[in-house]
Amino acid sequence: MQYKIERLPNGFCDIIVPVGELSLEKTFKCGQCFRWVRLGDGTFKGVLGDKLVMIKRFSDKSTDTSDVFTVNLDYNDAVKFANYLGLNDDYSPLRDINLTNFEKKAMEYGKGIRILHQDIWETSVSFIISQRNNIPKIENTIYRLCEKFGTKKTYMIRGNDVEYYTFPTPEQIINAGITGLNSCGLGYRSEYVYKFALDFSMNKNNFLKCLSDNYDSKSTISFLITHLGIGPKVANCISLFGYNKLDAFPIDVWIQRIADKHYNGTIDYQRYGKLAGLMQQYLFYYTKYNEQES
DNA sequence: CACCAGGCGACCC
DNA sequence: GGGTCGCATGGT
Repeated sequence: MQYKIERLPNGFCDIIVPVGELSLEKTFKCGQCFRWVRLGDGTFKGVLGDKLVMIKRFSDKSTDTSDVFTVNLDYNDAVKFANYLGLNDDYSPLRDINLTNFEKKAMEYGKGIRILHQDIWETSVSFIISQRNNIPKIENTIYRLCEKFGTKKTYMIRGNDVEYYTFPTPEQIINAGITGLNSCGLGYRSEYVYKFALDFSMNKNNFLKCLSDNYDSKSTISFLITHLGIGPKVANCISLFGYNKLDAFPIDVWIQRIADKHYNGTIDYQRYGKLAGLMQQYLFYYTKYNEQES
């Protein structure tokens, strides 16, 4: 996608994107991430690494051809953040595929969703926790996890210190122990997360190497699935939202409902090619948030 | 108050 | 290989 990053006098940056290609609301609230919060004025606040990130679309800067987002990052970090937002990924091949009316409607409804390039450790833990939970519960559980075992930081806004918490490292999870994880409401997933932290910290290179394009979604999923608490669905989510394997296709209860209603029980997602995971998000978002179609 | 949630592991045949 | 069943917890 064509986009631009421009420095502002105050040290922050504008990210300028073709109109409609980036929706903060859809991207951050479609269930792929759990820590972005929408503030009253439309700003989205998140924590990436040890930084507090705030981004907002400014309608007075935007035109009929481009949307302008201001982010509280310097140029180098804004470049990385644009990649986090998936702005370097080309979604146009999905439009070349022969889609059904239902698929076209879902794609139109979800326009502006970007598949994020999230941290693999945070994504793995988040989706281990996600199983058999609803999204508000996942968000609350992860918030408690960060508050109790992450690192407290402060960020100054207009003279006031705002507190925030980093996502706990594997070491911080190990120190928390099963008891500490239980106190955050993880339930039976505490053991999964604890053992995953041990394995991740000891074999970090095995996880990192899956980020390479030499490792496709299939080999990444088959590696992830060997870990306790990671089954096919969670492995597909981690691959899609953390490892940037855009052809991964998580099948959860919502997707299965769509399959039963519109596809005679199974979705032939190979048909969507290398962007199957993006189509999955369109289908998920459309049926979950558009009550007309649920 | 039941019901259920971006499923998985253990166990069965 | 495929089909059940229990599971901690809290949001709705």
